[in-house]
Amino acid sequence: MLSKEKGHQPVTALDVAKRAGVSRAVVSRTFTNNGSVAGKTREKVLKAARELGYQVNFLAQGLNRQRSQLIGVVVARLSDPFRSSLLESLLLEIQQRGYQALVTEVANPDGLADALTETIRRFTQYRVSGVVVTSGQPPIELVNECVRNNIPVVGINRLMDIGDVDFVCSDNELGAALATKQLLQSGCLHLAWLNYKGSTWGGVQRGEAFKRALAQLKTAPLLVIEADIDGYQGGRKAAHDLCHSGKKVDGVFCANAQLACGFLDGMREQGLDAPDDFHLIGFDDTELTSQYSYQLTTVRQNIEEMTKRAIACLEARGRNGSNQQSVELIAVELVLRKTSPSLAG
Amino acid sequence: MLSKEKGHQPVTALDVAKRAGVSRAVVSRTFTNNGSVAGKTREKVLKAARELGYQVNFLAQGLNRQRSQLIGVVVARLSDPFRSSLLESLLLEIQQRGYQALVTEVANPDGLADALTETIRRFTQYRVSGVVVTSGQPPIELVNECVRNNIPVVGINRLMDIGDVDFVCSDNELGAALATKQLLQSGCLHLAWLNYKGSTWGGVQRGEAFKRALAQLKTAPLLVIEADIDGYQGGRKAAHDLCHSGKKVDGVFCANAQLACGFLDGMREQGLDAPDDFHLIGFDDTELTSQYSYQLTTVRQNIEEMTKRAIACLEARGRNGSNQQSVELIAVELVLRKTSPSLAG
DNA sequence: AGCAAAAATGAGCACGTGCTCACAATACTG
DNA sequence: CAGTATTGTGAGCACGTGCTCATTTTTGCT
Repeated sequence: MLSKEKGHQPVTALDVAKRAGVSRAVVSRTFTNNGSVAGKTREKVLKAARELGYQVNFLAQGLNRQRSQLIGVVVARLSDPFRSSLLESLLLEIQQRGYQALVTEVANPDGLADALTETIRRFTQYRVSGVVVTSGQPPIELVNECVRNNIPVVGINRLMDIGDVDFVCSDNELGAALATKQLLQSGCLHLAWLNYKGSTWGGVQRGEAFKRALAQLKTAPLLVIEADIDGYQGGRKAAHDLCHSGKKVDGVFCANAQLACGFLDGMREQGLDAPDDFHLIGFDDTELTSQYSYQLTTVRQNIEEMTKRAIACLEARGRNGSNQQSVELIAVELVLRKTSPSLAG
Repeated sequence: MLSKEKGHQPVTALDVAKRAGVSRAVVSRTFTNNGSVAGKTREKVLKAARELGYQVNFLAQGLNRQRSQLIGVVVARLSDPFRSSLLESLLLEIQQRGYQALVTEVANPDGLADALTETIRRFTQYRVSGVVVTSGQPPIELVNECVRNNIPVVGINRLMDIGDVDFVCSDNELGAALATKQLLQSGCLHLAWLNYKGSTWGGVQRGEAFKRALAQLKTAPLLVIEADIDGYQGGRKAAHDLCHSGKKVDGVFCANAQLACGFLDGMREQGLDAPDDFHLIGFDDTELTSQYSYQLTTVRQNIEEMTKRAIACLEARGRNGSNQQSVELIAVELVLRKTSPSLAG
């Protein structure tokens, strides 16, 4: 370690330049690969930088370029395993492309709009290169503010009916079709759709698609179950209510994995189980759904593909400036497990 | 919206100053609450700022102050529900204190040290106000680099044997004692400790404490089970292996929740279940463990308290400069559920 | 009113970088 | 070798803010 003992003053490009015997501009060029630097000189600079422990000050860089290498990410309810998996995948993709993730959780459901406003505002204050919204409905004016500042915004599983905002979404239509086909072909006659009150945009869309698919096949009317809250406990309670209502249901399609697991456990508490007493198909293929105690048949979303596309969207828009809105549908697949088993079985 | 249509040039403090008819210094003072500004003037400035949509440029602010309002967070394996809960809590605490979280996932277990080096280096490049390490063992030299740059570092459930680095940790000793007492008092005779190969620091410590507690009571020798991998599948496989080994075990203490759930399911696949055939106590009280299909008795970590303390540590060190290392032990509690029921029952 | 103390203000430097532009050095071409 | 094309280099501005310091205005007190 050649740095001074009390060296709490950070090493600057000028220090490197002095040590290498060149001008500061050369150091800048060396690290940005922008201008041209003679091979010999470059090596001298890199050597000096290494010895001094120099590292580019991203704040200064961002200030100068009017844009940082940060990407803002809006998340909510990370306790949901699907969302944490999504975030994990996003983080990896963001890092791999040389960015850094500025993550904000918007938890408070009451002041959600306010929290989101505050959040996105802070993103712009850091001059982020892009914003990924995985939850919540940002106020239109705020997104417009981003657009005005040339900050690309992309929504995942969350359409924002705003021009110039891209979005990447699982093919809910396909998912609903797969689930419908599976349930009907395995002989279910009384179908139900389970979602929770105030569901995400994606959940609502899946429900609509499910209803549409059934209507097209002129099947028996669909029972719509609406849990009071999201998550495991919501699903569990919905199962209890269903049992006590006396309604007959033998095939359930569910808006997400946690609801589905809760529903399954709730039914079990009432002495009913899948696939013997009813069939159940969930959405979001999390580790939970594949566990021995659940073995849920689910529609799997392709998380990796979604995150890749999302970041690619940001980069493309960052380069080209604002072109037209891009909407990418990512294919889903049905994973057959115990709660709605393969037809062969 | 009073801003110009093509207004992709951001509003600066100078613009606000001009509009309010004051100098730029006054604007700065108004927003930092630092110097003194007459009440009347302050209002003029705020009005002008509102009309122009002015917001402080954090990059410039950070550059000037040599410190940003960012806090770096290192996470790993977010798919583990305990870790995602921890991150969620951390995010909320960080935001509530007026900071922003710069999150990095260090996924690759091979080049973990390298990834971590890269990560922390980037943190310093953004002049973060602090670093929270929730996983991984950062290279000592790197942490020293942070210390040299006056960047406070705090580890959660992760002791770094480096001076000047604080750390906050669940009281593993207490947790192990509670588990031991519970298992013995409910009549278990053949105890086992379940962890995975290459476990986290916290996991190892829990095991040591467990062994120590048993040794102190001069109980029968302890069986140590080591799963090949972490998580649900690791626990499940360990259960299979245990059953086939023919060893007799009637009480298991487990390093984390996912291992425990996997172990339970693995035993069930072999026709054994808790609490009838054996007792099981896990660590980390996630939503998963409380679900109907598991109902695991677990040692609950106080996540909120841990995150609060961690951020408080960073702030304290940021103010006082480097004082001595602080080590905070957070109490845990035993949550009784089905797999090791209350003694009264 | 008169004077001292306190409060409010503005000019100007520093933070560390990227980038443009003019100049120096080298490489190519006939 | 002369002349042109290319590459390498350095000086200096701009990015937007916080903060120090001198200056001006206001307040408080006799």
